[in-house]
Amino acid sequence: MQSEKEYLSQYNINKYERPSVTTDIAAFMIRSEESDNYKRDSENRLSILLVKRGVHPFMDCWALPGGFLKPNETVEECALREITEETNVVPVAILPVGVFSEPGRDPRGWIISNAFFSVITEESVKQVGGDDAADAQWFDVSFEKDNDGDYHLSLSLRGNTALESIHLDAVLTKERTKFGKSIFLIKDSGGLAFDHARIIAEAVCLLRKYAQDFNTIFDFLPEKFTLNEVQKVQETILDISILPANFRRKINDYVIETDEYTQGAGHRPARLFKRK
Amino acid sequence: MQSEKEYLSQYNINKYERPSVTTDIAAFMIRSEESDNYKRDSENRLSILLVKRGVHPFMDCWALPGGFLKPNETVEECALREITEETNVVPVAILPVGVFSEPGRDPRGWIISNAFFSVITEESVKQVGGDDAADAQWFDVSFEKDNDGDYHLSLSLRGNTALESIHLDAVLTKERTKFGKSIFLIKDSGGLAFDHARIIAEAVCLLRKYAQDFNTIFDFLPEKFTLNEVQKVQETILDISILPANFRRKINDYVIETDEYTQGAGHRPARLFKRK
DNA sequence: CAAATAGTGTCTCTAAGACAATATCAC
DNA sequence: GTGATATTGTCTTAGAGACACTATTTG
Repeated sequence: MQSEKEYLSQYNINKYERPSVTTDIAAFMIRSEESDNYKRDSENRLSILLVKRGVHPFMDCWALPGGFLKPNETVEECALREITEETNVVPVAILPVGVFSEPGRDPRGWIISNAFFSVITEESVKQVGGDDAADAQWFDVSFEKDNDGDYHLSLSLRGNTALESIHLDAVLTKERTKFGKSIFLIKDSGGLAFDHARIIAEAVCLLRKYAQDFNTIFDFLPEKFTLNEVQKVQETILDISILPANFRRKINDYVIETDEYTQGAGHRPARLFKRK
Repeated sequence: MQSEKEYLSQYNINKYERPSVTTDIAAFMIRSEESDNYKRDSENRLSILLVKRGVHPFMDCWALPGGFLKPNETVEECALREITEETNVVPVAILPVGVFSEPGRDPRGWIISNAFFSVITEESVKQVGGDDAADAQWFDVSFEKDNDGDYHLSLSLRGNTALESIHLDAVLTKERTKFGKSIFLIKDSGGLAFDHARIIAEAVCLLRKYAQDFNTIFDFLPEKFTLNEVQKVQETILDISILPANFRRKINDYVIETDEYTQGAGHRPARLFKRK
């Protein structure tokens, strides 16, 4: 009879075929757009980070940031490493989206991906200062169901003097698997690499689910914020409209008031709050 | 400049080190225990399938069923394959629990596990007929928080003439990671193999979350059921008590009544319902 | 008849949505 | 003052929990 020690010393891990394992990260940020009216508050947009692939396969296509899992790190650490390498920003939250392992999802071979979504504050991105590398850009996100039951994922990059506008429009359907879970299938990838349209769709759904609770919302905001800012973020993510009076009542138990107020907004100053 | 085709034909997937990938399945079943009083309905227990390991490492320890991912299958298919091999039963639901990739979690080397939980009906297990192999057994599950903030996972196998009683008691703590997710850490594995105490803890939490909605509850029941049966299952999983009148009101929209009734129960017959 | 579950009706409490009204700033 | 957001209060409605009451079966 072999002892455990003997067994392990002789164990050959190369006995079985192994897949490559990657992580992909859907990094979300709320971007505020300046308004033309000095009195009106800025509008918010939900945006996601995409990188333009410089190598085969899917060269020149836009994709989620990500990379291969290294020994001696967890998949969470790998996701954190990849997103930090890409943005120089340490995200506030990293949460799992799921595992994507369909054979054939990557033309290079047997590669399964662990997808995460992460939340990054606009504040932190501004501090780092946009490295103007055109290969990593924040795209505005819209994700809606149409009347036929199809889901439309639209990612758009607003052009400026240095950059053309880019619009990626993917179409997906929701299908119920035999075993209790619904998944998205890609009808049109919209030019996104691999199965990333699907991963983004799942990530947006999950973000919306999380954003119904306040913990995830606060992660998009700086330490001190007005209640209207929180409300705007939730409305942006969930694509809904809430009456301010009711929102205040709901959030009241989750925040602590400070003695500070906003200034120079063209209307009554608002008290700043901290998360509880 | 290389074309994508040329690139892929030269791509060497062995360039990077790769982990072995496994799935582990927390298979849950609601087991009804006969009562001594002919008038009283049977009590339910939440139970989970464990297998006794016949090989190193953790030989003779109890573990979740599972196995290595094969090429050309998804992790979900792998989980389904493993649980069906073990029980001869096709589960009604298979849902993801998470990825466990801490370095050192498996003494054989770099092995990451995709954990799932599955729901199996007692009906289907009875039909297959218990293969009396003592190496796969359904353990009753209890999972509770104590006053110190520790979590106690107790798995027990009721002994019978052929089998001794077995009690596995694991202790865990819940820790908030930096990035918005809470995880369980094992203080005492209770004799369970690998990090399976942790996987089971996460799976039970997730099952309880799902069981607040009725879809998962119905998966534990046969096609036709009484409302009291549904209530008992939910009470068993969530470890709560609900007033029958209120439960009926809540579930009313999720079921369709049939014209059939129970018989011989020692009390008023109950109408059978189907899920909507 | 006793004991158990089946099933109905109603009261209360809470949380959320709708809406009205007042407050305060920059221009 | 005007137009915007800030802030408070109240009415209504939907859903959950508590509880009382009736119905029906088997030993």
